[in-house]
Amino acid sequence: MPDELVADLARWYRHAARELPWRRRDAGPWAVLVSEIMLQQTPVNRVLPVYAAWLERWPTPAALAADSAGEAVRMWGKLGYPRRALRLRECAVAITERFGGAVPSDVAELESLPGIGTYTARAVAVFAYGQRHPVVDTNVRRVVARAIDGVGEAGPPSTRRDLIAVEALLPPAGAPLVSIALMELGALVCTARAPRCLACPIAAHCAWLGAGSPPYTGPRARAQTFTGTDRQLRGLLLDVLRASTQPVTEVALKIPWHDEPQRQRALDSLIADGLIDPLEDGTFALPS
DNA sequence: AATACGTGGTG
DNA sequence: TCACCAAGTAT
Repeated sequence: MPDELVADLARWYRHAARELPWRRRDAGPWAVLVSEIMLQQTPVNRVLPVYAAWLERWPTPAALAADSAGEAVRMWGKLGYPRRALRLRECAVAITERFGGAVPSDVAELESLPGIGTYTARAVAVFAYGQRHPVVDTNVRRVVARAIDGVGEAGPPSTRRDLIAVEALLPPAGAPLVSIALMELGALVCTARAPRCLACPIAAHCAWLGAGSPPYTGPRARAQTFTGTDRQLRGLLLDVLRASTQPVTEVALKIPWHDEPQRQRALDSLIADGLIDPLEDGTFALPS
């Protein structure tokens, strides 16, 4: 049965897939790597413009490695999780120094790079180099949970178990197509909130649908708060730096906030992370 | 294993 | 309106 599921999935992908720049034939390993980092926890539509500008400015790892961390953070704009910008640049430095400027193709080598974990290492190895590895992101976990396991949600992730489950679905050849198709299905059809089961190419094989789409009964992650958190505050502080081409005074960073100790703590954490650089004259700048 | 880490769209 | 959600990683 999984064979037919995979065949129907692949057939669907060939006509339903979105045309995305990092899927183009001329998108090399560096472009794929940049896209994967930007897409971590970030919607495609928000990534598109930043991705284009980034690659135009830094078409190679060496080009990014030669520029400053601050420029990377500035170019990152409001994509979110700006530490990713720092790590992507560190990644470029490591690729330049350790791999002669070429993005490595080996999963273990990719995982050794800053900001690259289990998912991204395999995504690059598979999508940029055509290798056969399971690529498990939140979309794939959800699709497998429903179509194979017959449950409405994926539940808490178990990296090892998830990798093994997806590995079993991959054909001897054509693994990249199956992986990207699983992700695309999860993004467009088998969505978290309101899955479009009537339009699903593998509905006939779906264990969850076959069981009558039973509601999820397992454990759920605690909803993430945002308003009033350090996370929000850090974003507001960094926004001040991004908006200025010059270092800013300490006063400029005294943005309105109900909790002054928290504001100071947030600033300190940004400095500790290397996202903000305290200069000798008492002003603050994006890192050099 | 649980938690921190941005931002903005959406059902 | 307001939780939920989005191609995760590091600690």
